[in-house]
Amino acid sequence: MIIANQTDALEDTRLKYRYLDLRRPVLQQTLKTRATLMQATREYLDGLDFIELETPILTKSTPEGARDYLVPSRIHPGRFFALPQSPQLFKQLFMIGGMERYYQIAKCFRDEDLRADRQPEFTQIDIEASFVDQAQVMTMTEGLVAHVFKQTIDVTIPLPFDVLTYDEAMRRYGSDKPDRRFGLELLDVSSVFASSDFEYLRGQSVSMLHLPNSTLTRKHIDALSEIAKTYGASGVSFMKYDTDFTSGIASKCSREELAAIASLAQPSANDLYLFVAGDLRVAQTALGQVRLHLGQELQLINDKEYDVCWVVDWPLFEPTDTGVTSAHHPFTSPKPQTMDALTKDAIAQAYDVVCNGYELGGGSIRIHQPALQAKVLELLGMSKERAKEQFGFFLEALEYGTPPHGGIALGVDRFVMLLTNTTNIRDVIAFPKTASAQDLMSQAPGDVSDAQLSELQISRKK
RNA sequence: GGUCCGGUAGUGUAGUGGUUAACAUGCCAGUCUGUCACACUGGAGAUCGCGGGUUCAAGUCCCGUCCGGACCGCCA
Repeated sequence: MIIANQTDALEDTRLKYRYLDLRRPVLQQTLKTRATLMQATREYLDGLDFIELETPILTKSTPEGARDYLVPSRIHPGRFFALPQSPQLFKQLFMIGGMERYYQIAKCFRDEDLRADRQPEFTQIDIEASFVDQAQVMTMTEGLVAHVFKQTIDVTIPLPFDVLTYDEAMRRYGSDKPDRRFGLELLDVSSVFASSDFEYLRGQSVSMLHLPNSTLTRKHIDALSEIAKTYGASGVSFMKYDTDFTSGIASKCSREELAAIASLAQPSANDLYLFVAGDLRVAQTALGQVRLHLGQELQLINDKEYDVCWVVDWPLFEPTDTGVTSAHHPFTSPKPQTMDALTKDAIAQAYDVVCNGYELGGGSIRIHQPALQAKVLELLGMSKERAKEQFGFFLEALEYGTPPHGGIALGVDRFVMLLTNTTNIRDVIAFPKTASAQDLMSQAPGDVSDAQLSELQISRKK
């Protein structure tokens, strides 16, 4: 096996002989950057009098969210520990326990399907503080992120970060983690077609992309349509402009509608207009993905640039088939305005920090009043009994005088990906797992003996 | 759970349904040698991921399955 810096070896060969792959200078450098990130994090947070505290790895299965990795208890047959999806409840308990400024570089575990930027075990910079509001957490985080960029790759990130609301991010970029390194922003043209004669657009949410001086062919547009369909849209419609709007859906639109489009996005020769219609979030997301694809294809992205921003004012809940679920987690506080008359449209005191189209981290101000917590759980449709069974210890703790508190968690792996300019999370983890959550080197997960299972009083199915 | 791309000597790849599966690199042997990415000659090395099927004939087409990768669902 060749230990060249650049390798064209197949992923499975590299992963099987990971210790050889690690000899490649590029991977060595990446792991050093990772170490520097951790060191810079401790340096910054220690300097702000945060205390590095540990939380258990063998813990209790959490009520919702991702699937847990379970660990059977030998001493209590039939009962299981769960590996933490995050230290969420424990860090809040630190606040109740009077450890007013906590941080931890924490391993988290989620038994869900993988992606290019997702592993079953990953690392978070987990932070929580008492007597803070959203603005204070954001300012502290900005300082941390800027410090890490400076210490690791000597890049200066301008402060403070831009702030977008969730609605704005979705409207302008069709994403809750917008890549703002290039323009090509979406425009909401729903109002133009509110009472259109064109049935396809009438009354729909319509999102539009204006491509000046475009050379895209019909074949290109069809490919973009396929992308949009992946995200649940019916497809991408288009019209062109030379001296007037032509082709595509132009003939289906009235003069007034075309004039309205022209006033929103000044046309000139060879311009292309793309449209996705449908449910608001579907139309935005689908065209947002088309935008990202075009950004890459048309090489509009400067990969030396780092754009960091906040996305705030997230919905507290999101609808499900049966009711609502937490958009963030059930301990997230609503904004004060929506607190008294809490409805399913409430806005959360939640914030995500986004860099170059990646969710670098997210956090929230937590609920510290037992009554409000009870109300949120009620809206989530969780019975008192179930809540008590799942995390009664936490609800009880809230009763003992809980300071207002909030925090954030930053993804270490994604952070290193950004710092080292890779799109593959396996490149930033020393011993990663494959897309099917296996370790090709150690062959984990492996079989265990009947004797081991018997000791745990576990039997195999079938 | 679904969609798509890939799996061929140790490694990385090529390979219109048709003779003995090709190339690079690595390995072995020899020749040469002021080498330093040596050069030259020769050699070994492939159940074409696995199992079925279609066909006179399958690396190639079809179905299933396993593995790697990307994506959708999922990931509070």
